[in-house]
Amino acid sequence: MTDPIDLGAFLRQRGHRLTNPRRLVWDVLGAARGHLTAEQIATRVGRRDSRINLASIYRSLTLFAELGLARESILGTDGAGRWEVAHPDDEFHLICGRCGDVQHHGGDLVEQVRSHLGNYHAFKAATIELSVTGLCSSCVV
Amino acid sequence: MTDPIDLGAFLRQRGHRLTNPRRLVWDVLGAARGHLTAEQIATRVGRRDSRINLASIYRSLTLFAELGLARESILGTDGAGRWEVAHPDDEFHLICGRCGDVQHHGGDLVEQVRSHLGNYHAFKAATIELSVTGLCSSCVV
DNA sequence: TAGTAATTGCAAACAGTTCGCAATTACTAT
DNA sequence: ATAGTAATTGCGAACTGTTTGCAATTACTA
Ligand SMILES: [Mn+2]
Ligand SMILES: [Mn+2]
Ligand SMILES: [Zn+2]
Ligand SMILES: [Zn+2]
Repeated sequence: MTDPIDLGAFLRQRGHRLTNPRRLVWDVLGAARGHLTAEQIATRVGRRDSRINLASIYRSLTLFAELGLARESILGTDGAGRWEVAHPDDEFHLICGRCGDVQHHGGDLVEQVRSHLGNYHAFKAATIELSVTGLCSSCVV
Repeated sequence: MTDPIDLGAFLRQRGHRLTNPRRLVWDVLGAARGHLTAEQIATRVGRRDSRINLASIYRSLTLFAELGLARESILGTDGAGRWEVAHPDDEFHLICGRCGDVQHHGGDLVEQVRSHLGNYHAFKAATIELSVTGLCSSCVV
């Protein structure tokens, strides 16, 4: 399912070190099915090594995001960031307003937006954030 | 340009009162060309009535959002909310990563997303948040 | 194995926003 | 116009999520 990336090699190649916090954060992200808040990640990491600080969780996540390994999205009504292993942004988020479920939706819609803007509006899109809130199929009446 | 809505009547009709904070926040939002943070709104409101508190700004904005009069978006890299007079969500945000400019982009793209999800994926979209970061035409090299 | 810079844990700071509560105010009904 | 009443305000303090400075620790390199 997930590409078995060698985190140590990947990090070292870019001048970073493989540390316990980083390894554990990465493991937790990989094992999670969905999106996790930093707090949730900290809890899970803490079960494996209780010494690891929340600040280090944030630092790991920030680094992973810079390296393109992880991705943060603001999904809830609270402004909290939710993290996951990176997926391309043409896979977007469907957030059910009733049950809170978040699903991914792939397809060429986002790509259409990108090329439309590029071709007709001279806007060179870097990241496209698309998230849709509504009612999922099991919550529609 | 802007519909001359009668704020007092509008509010009273829904059981709210027209107060000074609300009137001034509404004026500021209407007069602004772009998106303002609560802090920016507070500054501008404060020039007209320095007694008005930041908390009241937030309370006014929250109320306006609930009534569909105003709209909050998270546009920058900081998590700060930016406010403006409501516009339909099929007008989305183009954020230039270099100069910080935010423009609106209308069109049927968002509507396509909505009907695609509805027709083929049984997902009843309520709000669609689409924002694109990249380089605006004057910042592309 | 030792040397060195990167990284950590901790606590404190921070930004943006919300909340409790007594005082004030806008509306309603006389 | 006035008084009554509930909605709203200002104020400060609390809160949430995140970041930062710094001394102590640790991962890598040689
Ligand atoms: Mn996702
Ligand atoms: Mn806008
Ligand atoms: Zn649902
Ligand atoms: Zn620009």
